[in-house]
Amino acid sequence: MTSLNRPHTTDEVHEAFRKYLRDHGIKWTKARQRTLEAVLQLKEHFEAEQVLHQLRQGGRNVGKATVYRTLPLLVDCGILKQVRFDVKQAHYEHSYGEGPHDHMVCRRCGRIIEFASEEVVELSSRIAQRHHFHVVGHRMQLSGLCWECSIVCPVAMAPLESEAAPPKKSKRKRK
Amino acid sequence: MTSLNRPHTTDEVHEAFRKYLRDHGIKWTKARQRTLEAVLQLKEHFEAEQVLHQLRQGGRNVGKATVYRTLPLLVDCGILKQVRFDVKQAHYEHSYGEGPHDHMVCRRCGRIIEFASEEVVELSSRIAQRHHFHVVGHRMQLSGLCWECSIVCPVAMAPLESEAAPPKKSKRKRK
DNA sequence: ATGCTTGCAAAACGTTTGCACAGGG
DNA sequence: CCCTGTGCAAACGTTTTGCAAGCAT
Repeated sequence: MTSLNRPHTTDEVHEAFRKYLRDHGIKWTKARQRTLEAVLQLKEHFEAEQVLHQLRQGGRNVGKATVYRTLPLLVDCGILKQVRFDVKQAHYEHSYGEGPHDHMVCRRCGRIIEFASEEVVELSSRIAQRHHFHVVGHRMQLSGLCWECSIVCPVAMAPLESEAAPPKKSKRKRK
Repeated sequence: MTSLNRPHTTDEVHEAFRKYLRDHGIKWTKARQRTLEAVLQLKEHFEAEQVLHQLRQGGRNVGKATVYRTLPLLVDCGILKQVRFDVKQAHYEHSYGEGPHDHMVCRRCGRIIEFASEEVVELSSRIAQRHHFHVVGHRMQLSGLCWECSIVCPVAMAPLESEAAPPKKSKRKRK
C-alpha cells in the first residue's frame, strides 16, 4: 500500500545512500550501486534471495556475500527496514520517507496487507510506561484471512499449497 | 510472568497430549513422553536446542530429529506456542491454559517481559474490521530497553556482548 | 504383524566468514 | 598507492529429510 507511489525519486534515495556511505567512510562501488538499484525495482516485501535474482536477471551480477553485506547498510541508512514474519528468512521493505506501519498476513494466500499504526504506537507507549520499559520500536502482526480468502474458504487455516496434497491413509494431521 | 504458577498440573498436560495423539492416530511413545517432560521443566521461553540439552542432562536421550518433529505436535495441540523474536531460531513458550499475551524484548540484555494484551486484542479487531480482514491471531513485540538497562545505559542500543569489542581503526559502523 | 517412529547422518537452508584479488579514494 | 570491497567457496547454526532398524498398537 504505502510502497506504491513512493514519495521519493530513485535519485533522492541514491543520494541518501551516497551521503550515508561518505559520512561513514564507506566506498561507493559498482556492486553497492547495483544492489541499491535492484532493491528499488522490487516492490513491497522481499528477501535477500530475490535481490540476487533481480540482479542476475538484469545481467548485473553481484556476489551473494556482497548483497548480504549491503542490505544491512541500506537498513542502517534508513532506505530499508528489516521485517521478520513467521519464517526463518529475513524480509525487507522500503522505508525511506515512509511512515511507520504494521502488517496483516493472510494465512491462506500469504498476502501481506499494511496498515498505518498510530494507534499501535500509542498503545505501545502506554503499555511500556506501565512496565517501566523504554520502547524504541514495535512490531505488530495480525494473522488470519484476507477478505478474498475469508469468502472462498471461511474456515480453513491451511496454507494454499496444501490443498493439492493427496490425502494420507492415516488420520494424522502432520504434513 | 504467566509461566510461573502455571494453572495446570503436569498430569493434565500429559493427558491433553495423549488425547491429542489418540485423536490424531499418532502414537504415545517414550521419546515423545520424554520430550514433553523436558519441555515442562523449561521455564519461560526456550528453543529446540535447550530441550535437547535438558533431555541429555536428565540422561534421557532423544534424537535431535525427534525433538524437532515433536515440538510442532505440542504446538498443534495447544501445549506450546511458537514465538519468533528477531532471530533466526524459533522460540517456544508454554500456552496450555494461558491467556494471550505479548512481549517486550530488551535490546541490551535480551530479557523478555510479557504483558497481558486485552487492549492489543481489541485494537487488532478494530484494525482488522477496518480492512475487512478476519483476524485469527496477533503478535506484538515492543523492543527497547528494560528498566535496569535504561538506567545503566540510557542511550546505547548495542547488544550487551558488543561492549567488549575492541575499537576498529576505521570510522565504519559495521561490526 | 504392520507400519508408524526412531536415531543417525547427511542434506538443506539462509546467512556469515576467510581469503586472494580487484578497484575506489 | 593503500586499504577497503569483492566474489568465490567453505563454514556456520538451525532445521529437515532419507533410511534401516525399533517398537507400539
